[in-house]
Amino acid sequence: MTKLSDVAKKAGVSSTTVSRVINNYGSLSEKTRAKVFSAMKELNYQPNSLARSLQGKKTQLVGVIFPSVTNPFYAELIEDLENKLFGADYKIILCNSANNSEKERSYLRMLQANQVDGIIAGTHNTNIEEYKTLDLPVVSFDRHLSENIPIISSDNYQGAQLATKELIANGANQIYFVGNVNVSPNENPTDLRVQGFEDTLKQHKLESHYFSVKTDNSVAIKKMLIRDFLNNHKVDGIFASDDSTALLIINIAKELNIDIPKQLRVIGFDGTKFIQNYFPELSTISQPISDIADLLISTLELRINDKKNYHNVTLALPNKLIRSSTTASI
Amino acid sequence: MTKLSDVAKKAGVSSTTVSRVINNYGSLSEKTRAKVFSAMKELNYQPNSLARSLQGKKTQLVGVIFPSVTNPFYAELIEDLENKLFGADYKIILCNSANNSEKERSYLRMLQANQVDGIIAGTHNTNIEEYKTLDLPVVSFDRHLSENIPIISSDNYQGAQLATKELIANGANQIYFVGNVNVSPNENPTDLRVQGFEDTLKQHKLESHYFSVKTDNSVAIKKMLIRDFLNNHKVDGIFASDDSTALLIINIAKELNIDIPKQLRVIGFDGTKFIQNYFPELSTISQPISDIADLLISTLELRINDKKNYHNVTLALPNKLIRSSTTASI
DNA sequence: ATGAAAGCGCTAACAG
DNA sequence: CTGTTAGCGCTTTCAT
Repeated sequence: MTKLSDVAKKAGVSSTTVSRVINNYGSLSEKTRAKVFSAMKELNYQPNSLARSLQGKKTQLVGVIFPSVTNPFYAELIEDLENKLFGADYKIILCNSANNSEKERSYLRMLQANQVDGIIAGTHNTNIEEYKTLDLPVVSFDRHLSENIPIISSDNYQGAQLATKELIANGANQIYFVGNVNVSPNENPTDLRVQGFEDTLKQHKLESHYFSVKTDNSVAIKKMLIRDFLNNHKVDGIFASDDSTALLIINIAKELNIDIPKQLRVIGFDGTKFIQNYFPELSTISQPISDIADLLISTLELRINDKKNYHNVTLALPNKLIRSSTTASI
Repeated sequence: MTKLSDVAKKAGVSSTTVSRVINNYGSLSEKTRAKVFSAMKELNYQPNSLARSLQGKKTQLVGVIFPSVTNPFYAELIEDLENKLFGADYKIILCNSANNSEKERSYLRMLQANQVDGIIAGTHNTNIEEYKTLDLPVVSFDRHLSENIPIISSDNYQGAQLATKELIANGANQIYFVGNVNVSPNENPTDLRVQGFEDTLKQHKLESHYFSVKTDNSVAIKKMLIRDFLNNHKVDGIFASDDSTALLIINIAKELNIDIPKQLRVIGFDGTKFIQNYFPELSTISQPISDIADLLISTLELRINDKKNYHNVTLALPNKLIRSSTTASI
């Protein structure tokens, strides 16, 4: 690996000078600047990031922690984050927490050890105390991590209102919330989906029903639970906590010869490009992924550049209804 | 950030000693070892990876370059890689090349600058000369990158045979290959899909037809092209170059009231868990993602640990047919 | 069994 | 405008 001093030697100047042209500071004559540049080209020189960071420069590394990358919603959010962070000259260390607290803790330690400039976390694991003591800028997506960690999310309450109203408007009145029903409400923004659902039904003098399918159940188990549910419950409208669950419900309804939307209306939540492209019949609530990514990054950069200024935000971006055939009027 | 010398001071020993217990080498008395450990606990000490790597230790960082993370196949491969690399104490720097050669080059430079131990690349961009001069262990998925870079892939030829036979066996005889038809064949393993398709049809005395839908077309354009294609061609069997394309074909066939599989049999390629879970009707060729990940990693580790030993492999793992309703016999 | 000192590749005062 | 020097946090000879 060729190093700075090699360039210096070749250019016939001191290391300092080379460093100056790399970092473009201080005053240099055009002549030396040119000499150094050509020496760099010739040796195909790449500054060693490790060394630069060691004496104080930022690493331009950001830890990105999400439960998984195979869920299309996270995938699209991560892809957008990657794109935008690349533009801002950051690299991503990808951490899948995978519903595994121990793994998440381990990643947190590792990110510290690697001197990342900051962390974007959208984890599901709860009670990771480490976030409270972490001496690093952190921004959270959709979760309460610790007192002084800002939370960015879509407006789950408003989204749930949109979804529930859509079901009601199209004639449903035995309406279930199916999916991740949280036991400890009001801990996370996502619990607001349940709240918005319940309030909207109440306003329409309808009863709210719940059927719990945990996120960490395997798909086989989920399918079984849903099959059992559809077979044994009087239900004509379902607000699924996410699009994946909605897809499962629709598949099984088809299997059971339940007509959608005549007998059963279904609406999901997330509204990824993927769903819109490959499953356009699904009505859903679309989260503003690009805005979320923008906000996560700008909030993080604020913290990175000004560690004192802890204006402790909780920001919720509005969702949009995507109306399609699974909630069409009969 | 507490540092090694802080621990040393607190434990009443020299930095050298602390370094010894961290790296577990040389001879230490049980007593000092204990003292140091408790000092580390007390100060919640995290060694600085940057500093360690600077004098020669590995960074335990691997660059992972794929076109995107929103394609379920790449997502599942990346997730598997992430899991396994985590187990081997590596962290991932995620690079989406996004059909953008300039971005890929930039990432390559950056990965060098960050002293990653190695790179796993599954790119689509061609003619990145940088791979040829890169002084870093690289392993490729499914692409020819440079003479001395090993290629791991599934057996595209055998997979295409399986798919084509399945179409024929179920009565198709106007059979098209739809999707990414490469212009410069035999450059990449994926071109073997076309070869396997053609050879199999020839063996059955059938003509092979092609309809090209480029990977980098937008979904809207793809849909339009496919709609046009289905409307204007006599076709009763399609081997789609990947499952996403297959899904699009199925959606549009439905729209056009073409009965699948009665009038048209469709088979895809990739066979992700995602497809199996959420679109179980699709017949497809399933690539052994877990084996691919294992092989990518073990091959990379071989190169990392023994830079001389360049046994220049090209390994193709067998695919499996997943038979489902889109190719069912009438 | 432990420590002193040099150095990894780079940057940042401080001189001149 | 340019160079000398010290030092970032850690590891590693070489002593003792």
